[in-house]
Amino acid sequence: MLDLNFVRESLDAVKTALQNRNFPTESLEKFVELDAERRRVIGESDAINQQRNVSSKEIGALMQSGQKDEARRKKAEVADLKIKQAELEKQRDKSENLMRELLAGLPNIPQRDVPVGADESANVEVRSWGTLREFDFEVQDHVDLGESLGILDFERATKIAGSRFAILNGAGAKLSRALINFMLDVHTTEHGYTETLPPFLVNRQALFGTNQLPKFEADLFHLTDERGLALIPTAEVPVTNYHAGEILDAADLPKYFAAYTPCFRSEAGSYGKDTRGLIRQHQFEKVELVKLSLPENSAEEHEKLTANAERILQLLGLPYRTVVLSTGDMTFGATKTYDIEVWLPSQKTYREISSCSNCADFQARRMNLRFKRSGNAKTEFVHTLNGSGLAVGRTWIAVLENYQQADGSILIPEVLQPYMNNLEKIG
RNA sequence: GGAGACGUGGCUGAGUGGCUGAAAGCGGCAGUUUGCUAAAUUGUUGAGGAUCAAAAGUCUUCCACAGGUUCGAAUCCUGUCGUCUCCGCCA
Repeated sequence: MLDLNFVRESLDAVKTALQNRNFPTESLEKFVELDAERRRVIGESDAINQQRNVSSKEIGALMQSGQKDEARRKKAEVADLKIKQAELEKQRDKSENLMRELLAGLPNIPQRDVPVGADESANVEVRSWGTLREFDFEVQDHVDLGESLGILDFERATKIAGSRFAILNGAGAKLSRALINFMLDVHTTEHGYTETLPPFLVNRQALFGTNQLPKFEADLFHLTDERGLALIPTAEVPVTNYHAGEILDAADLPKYFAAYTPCFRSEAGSYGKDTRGLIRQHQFEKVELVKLSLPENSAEEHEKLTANAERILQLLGLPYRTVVLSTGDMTFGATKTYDIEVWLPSQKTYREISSCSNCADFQARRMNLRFKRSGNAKTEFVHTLNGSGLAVGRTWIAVLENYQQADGSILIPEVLQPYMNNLEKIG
């Protein structure tokens, strides 16, 4: 969520930013009107409140000194004020709710160095790593590889849960678990993250804090009971909200969290997209990185977080490239996003395996996550960052496809072997 | 699931209708003092909003949250959420 004063004072900058994000700007004019209205009403209402407070004190004094009639007259006065005030409060609630709705619906402002463009075609590659392997046989995709090895089963998953679910078996399940443990170990021992295992169900407030609500309701799986919980679409939700509503000590920042969780997405509106294989599932595994940072350090922390995610691919020997998303392709809450894309031989293309975003104070304002510097400084909003480190399912795909052999077996990357009872090969 | 207790500021904890944004202590910050550490001592110390060019000042809101009663509510009433204790059940 953007800052009210910022929007008020930098209307033109906000407008430009929205346009760059392909976002309609009409709501801004409405916003200005509502803002003026709101301030007028607050002023009037406060003045009445003051009168009420004064009168109430006088009534108390009159009662004590036994001036009953005078007290009764005052009471009637206050009753009138209350009626007037109730009207004003109603107006105030109305305009504040509308403003909050408008404000909560505005996306974040991209950083200056983000390429301006309408869609992903304007994304810019910032670096690539690794050498693409030359195959002297016909490559198979992960579906053919996994099914013939007996480690991947879509048919039975469909039987018990429906389409876009999968079952991993034997060495396939173990590979997934190995990837999770490997990623968590690297991030906690080499990159300084604290491992955390959060709830997989979250409430609406948490979902609002990390921007899933109100705009992306349809992407979630909701529980139908009266609690109104939803399955997490990413660990970003429970982990970033960890300190929501708190005022942290500046000395305790930055904080680094690494969390493994399953993730659940309804993928509404993506029918027909990536229907084959594990690329796009209703349930997938992910190790997520979350940082809480001082504002002045968030850009640097963003670079480091992205590098931390890339490090996993380097250790696994998987070729990738990193792109910075253009203004038109960025997600709602980000000021800047790097996508890391891994090479998939079967598709002869790079596919997203991690998305690392600096949300600046956008989420912190939504969840009221603040910090205070030493001395008598004012409270400020923390900057929040998140990125996959990495998406486990897609890493699983990349390992199968990049390490496949002519006979359909899979060589296991050396760093993973200790996590798989020193198994060197599947099949 | 059944029975009961309780939710006050960074923390502990007073406060049962007006003088309480809130005692006291701890912690934090600033100063004084003893050679350092430590101690002592004095002061200061919550978060929003409106007004203002800004600061100061002024006004206003907030004692889990949302409603209600009242001229007036942290204090009374209702609902919700959460915590604790006992019993039952359970991975």
